[in-house]
Amino acid sequence: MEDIFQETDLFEGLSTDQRDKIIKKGFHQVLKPKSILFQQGDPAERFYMVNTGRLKLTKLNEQGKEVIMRYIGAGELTAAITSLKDWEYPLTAESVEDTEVTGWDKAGVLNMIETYPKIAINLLNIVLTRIDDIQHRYLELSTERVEQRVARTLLRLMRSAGLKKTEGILIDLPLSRQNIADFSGTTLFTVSRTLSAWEKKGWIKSGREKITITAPHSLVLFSENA
Amino acid sequence: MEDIFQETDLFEGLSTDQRDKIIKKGFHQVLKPKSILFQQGDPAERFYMVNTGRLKLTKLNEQGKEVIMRYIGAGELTAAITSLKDWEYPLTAESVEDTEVTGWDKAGVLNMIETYPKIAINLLNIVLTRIDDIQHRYLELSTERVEQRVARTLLRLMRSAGLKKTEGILIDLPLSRQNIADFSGTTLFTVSRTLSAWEKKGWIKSGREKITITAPHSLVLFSENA
DNA sequence: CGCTCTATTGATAAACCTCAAATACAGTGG
DNA sequence: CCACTGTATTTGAGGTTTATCAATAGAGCG
Repeated sequence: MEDIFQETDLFEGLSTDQRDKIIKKGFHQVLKPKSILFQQGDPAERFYMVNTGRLKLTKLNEQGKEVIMRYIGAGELTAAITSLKDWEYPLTAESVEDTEVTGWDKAGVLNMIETYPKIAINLLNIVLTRIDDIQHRYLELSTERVEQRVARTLLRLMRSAGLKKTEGILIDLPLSRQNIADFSGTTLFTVSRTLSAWEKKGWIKSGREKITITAPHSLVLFSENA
Repeated sequence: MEDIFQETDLFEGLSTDQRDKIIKKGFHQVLKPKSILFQQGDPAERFYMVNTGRLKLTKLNEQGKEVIMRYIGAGELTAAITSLKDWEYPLTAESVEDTEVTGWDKAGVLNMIETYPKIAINLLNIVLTRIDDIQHRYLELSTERVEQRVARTLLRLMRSAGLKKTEGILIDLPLSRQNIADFSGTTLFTVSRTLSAWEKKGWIKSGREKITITAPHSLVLFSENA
């Protein structure tokens, strides 16, 4: 798999040694698939970085309806600044596969920043990227039709978890119709119908919790113009 | 008007003197109503703080459909960290009334942070509050019905721009049905119908570009339970 | 092989948008 | 002060999109 980071690495500008030193100080944790790392509403004690595997970040509303805010993989952070304030986690983090994370508490972050000020800048960059992303998605949710949003969701997942295969690009995580719906702001039925249509067109191939994008370009065109 | 800030003040923890000194170094600008301060896509040279008046922050999609991301008033910031990177403004800022702003460029911010490190922390807090807010709204947009979202929009505006009057709380900015629609992710027609219904129930009183909330409690109940 | 979870598909209904037409309102210039 | 003009708003009719519900089929696992 290629090393594509959509955002600044937390350790950008630091040497491998410095990086290793910081990681050694962190709190390491291994998660089986479908384990909860932390839950929306819990006091935010630590922030985490994913080493391997993948986390699903979700938010629940009062009626218990779930929305997927994002999936994060190797090198990406969650709850980065929430843990700096004495706040509650604004969302729930759950592993979707075998996952290893490193966590630091408030003192750890402050220490880290003090020793390597560049980290504060990197943090700001990461946060800015997040705001940009969520604002973009807000705009899409507000102005675009369901099928278009589903297309964008698949493309996002492809970029962050895509694995090149002979038939196309496999989205390398267990992904149900319900997951796609929660990520796109629709229902699993609509997603199912949409994917069936795309499969007939030859744009994708799909199985149980598995999707391969066979015609990315068509999907991109559709997501932008339809 | 009361001094209600939903977010940390940029100058929290600083003395009035220090605050004044920083403000004096800024770039001051006076805007007539409906002036553009900066436009989505322009290179982000400065970030701004509102002194008096109010800015509308909007984002356009490729098809030219507009979404209102937020209104900001006295003490609030926009483009805070975008200007730190050499990026483009991700949205457009337009005054909705006579407005005075102070701006600082990248060098100004860095200088500010160096002299008063507390400002970096305040910045992080502000950014965090923003992320929280936009994620909340994303959840709402994704899971709630139009009328509920309109109710939430009115309540948000009430909290940030409410002015106590004898009949109720006036939202103190020129606010068309279209504006409310752009803020709630719907159309002006649906907003109009909704407001008419609420006016019949006695929850609000409305005129041309003007809305007074006469029964805030009912609206809150509705926004949470319906 | 049977159990459970996921996915498909169809029928129906609800929510909401689009478009058209009429009306109300605020300012402007005579 | 009044008519005029340009917006803003209201309301109705009709259509589209999408959700909901129900029933069935398929996949994986012990």
